[in-house]
Amino acid sequence: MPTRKPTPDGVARPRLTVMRDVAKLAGVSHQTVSRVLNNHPNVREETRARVLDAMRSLNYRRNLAARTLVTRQSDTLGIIGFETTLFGPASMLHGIESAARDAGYMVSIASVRDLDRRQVLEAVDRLTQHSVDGVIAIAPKQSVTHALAQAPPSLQCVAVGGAGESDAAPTVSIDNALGARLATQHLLDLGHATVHHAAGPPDWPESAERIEGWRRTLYAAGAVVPPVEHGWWDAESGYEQGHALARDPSVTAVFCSNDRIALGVLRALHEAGKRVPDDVSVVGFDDMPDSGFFVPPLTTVHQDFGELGRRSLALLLEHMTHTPAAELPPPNHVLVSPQLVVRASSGPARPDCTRT
Amino acid sequence: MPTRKPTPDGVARPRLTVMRDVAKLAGVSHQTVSRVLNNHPNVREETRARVLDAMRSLNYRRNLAARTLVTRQSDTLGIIGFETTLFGPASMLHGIESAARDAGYMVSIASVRDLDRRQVLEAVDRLTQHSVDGVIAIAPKQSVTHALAQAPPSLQCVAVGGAGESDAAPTVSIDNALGARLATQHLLDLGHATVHHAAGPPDWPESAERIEGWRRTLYAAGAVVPPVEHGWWDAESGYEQGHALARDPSVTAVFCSNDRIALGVLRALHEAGKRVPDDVSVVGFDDMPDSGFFVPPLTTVHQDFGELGRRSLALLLEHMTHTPAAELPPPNHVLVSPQLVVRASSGPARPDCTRT
DNA sequence: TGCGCGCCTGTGAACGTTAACACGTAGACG
DNA sequence: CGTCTACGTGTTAACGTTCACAGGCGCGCA
Repeated sequence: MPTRKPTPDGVARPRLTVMRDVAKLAGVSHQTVSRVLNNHPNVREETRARVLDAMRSLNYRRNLAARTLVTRQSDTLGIIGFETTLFGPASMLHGIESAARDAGYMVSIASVRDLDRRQVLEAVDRLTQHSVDGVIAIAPKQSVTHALAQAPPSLQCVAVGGAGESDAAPTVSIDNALGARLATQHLLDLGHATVHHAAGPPDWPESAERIEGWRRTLYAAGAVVPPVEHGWWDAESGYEQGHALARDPSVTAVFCSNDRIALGVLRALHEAGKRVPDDVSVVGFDDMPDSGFFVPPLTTVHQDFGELGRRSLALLLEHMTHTPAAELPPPNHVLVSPQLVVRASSGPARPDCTRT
Repeated sequence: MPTRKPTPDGVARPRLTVMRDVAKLAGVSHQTVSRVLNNHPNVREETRARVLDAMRSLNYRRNLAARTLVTRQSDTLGIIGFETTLFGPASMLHGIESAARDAGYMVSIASVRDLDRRQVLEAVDRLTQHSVDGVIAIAPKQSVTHALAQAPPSLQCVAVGGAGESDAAPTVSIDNALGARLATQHLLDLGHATVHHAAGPPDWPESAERIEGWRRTLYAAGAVVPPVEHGWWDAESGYEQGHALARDPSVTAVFCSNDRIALGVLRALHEAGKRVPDDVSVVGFDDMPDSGFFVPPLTTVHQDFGELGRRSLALLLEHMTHTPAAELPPPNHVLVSPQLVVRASSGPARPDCTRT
């Protein structure tokens, strides 16, 4: 009697308990079970209790595939990831996931190896087939945001962690310009004549915005704007840029586009015999977990990746539930403010180098 | 005619194209479309082409929810994660995800805040409701593996990255004992009388296994086994342990349970005026992305987290497709070998400290 | 010629859920 | 006392796919 179908090959699939079983045990119809499950108001309290009991005693689990089939929503969100192995993206992913769980959503990930339009659209496609209700792209480059704009309009997308201010999709990002300004101004305030910059890759908006913020701050202070070298986001790149900087005696302060670059710069300066912060001050960006234990502990701009993730989820949810009829539409761009964390790698300029 | 249902409220859902539409356009039955989609052999070449054309011109996407409902498999794998913000777990996650994609699977994540049995089982439950075909747990502690054993037997689970050799579930892990031996022996070979150890948390198998490997190696070499201090996995903990080690003049070599601890130890030694490697040699574990740019560049034990992820996926797939009838069952435990990477933080012992 | 056996295709019935509608009862209100 | 509405519940029909089975057609072989 438990198996309804004799399955000709003899290997019976382990018939799982469904609504009808619960209904039979509770002495109601399957629809009532459904109502209990979906917290429909019109169910007598006593009936509800009986159904709940039956569910418990049968260890019933609702089949979400069936539910998705008919409701066309899966309570699942998709995440498009890139380089999720790095601290920043990994933290955002985690922030999104944990906020999603609290909101009752499951999270599926689809990473891409490169950020070109084709791969991003492919990822969107994979997620669509799994009928996700919305998508968050951890999208450091603008190509992603543009690709997102080509997604089917029925699918809400949000980009997090790259450039702000794109009209292609709602975005959540750090105020990179502000961060750069905090770092640069901090060094100027310490009396440095100017601040050099060890930049990240030129085609990443995060890098570009930090350069712009740094440049503007110097300009506003009437300081010379030194030329910029570009590199990748890692310590090796910082090491190379650091060598060049160490050779130039006029360099007394360096703002690095992230903490890993700063680590490389610190090592290059150390090898060149320059003391930090006595000879040269160094400031990073990100506040990675252990940057407080570099030699010396790194002054840096803290960004809260987890918060970024949570905010992007909140924004996505707002856009998903927003109906044209509602009064005020959710914002299209959210900017999160970073904070300066002063530690030991930045200090006052030597008297002979102070700007006039 | 496109909308079949006039939807009384006037808001017509955007009827999406389904198999029947494709079938009609191609002049076949929906079942034939299904066959084409599933690469069934018995379809005439010309028919297949016609169906494919129709699918393209209608921009057809198969509805996976419906497919899951009837086949009871979702082509989705579940991942239970913990602290996925750290480099190791993040890399494993990425390794799993990218291998899963190549194998045609989607990946859903369910992280837990703590590793107790209840939360892990809750995560399994969430994944089960979304009818995942299998589960990989990034499971550094044994409680996870035990919890996994309580999952419904129809659900294949694999644990990765913690202790090897648990009978509760198949596991994939690094040979921590071997790694510890490589590090310790390397230092002994450099002439150090003995090797001190800055350990991780005592209740993590990874930490315990490294201690054991280190202890065994010292014992085999007839060296004194110094007492162990425990800490957490971060640089702060290494910094604290490093202070104590710096005070003890007999310390000439330190093996750290991971690179972050090593970073803290390096800073503590630096502040105490000890030179590395001239006065004290330091070896880490993990080979994090930038450990080659610490001051000095860190000698460490490299573990390939991505490989760990890929192997765990492969093992899961083997266990999932394995039928009792098949000749040899897949292995229950896979051990991946780490490798020693010698850089500048380890060097020969000072003559007066060489062991006799 | 007749029979069997491959190939290719179509028809109907699942899968487990929610949506739409219908029905019966009880209280409110004219 | 009739009608209207709200509530609680059951019945039936989707949702879009795959599975099981039934044919038709062509070919080889007795």
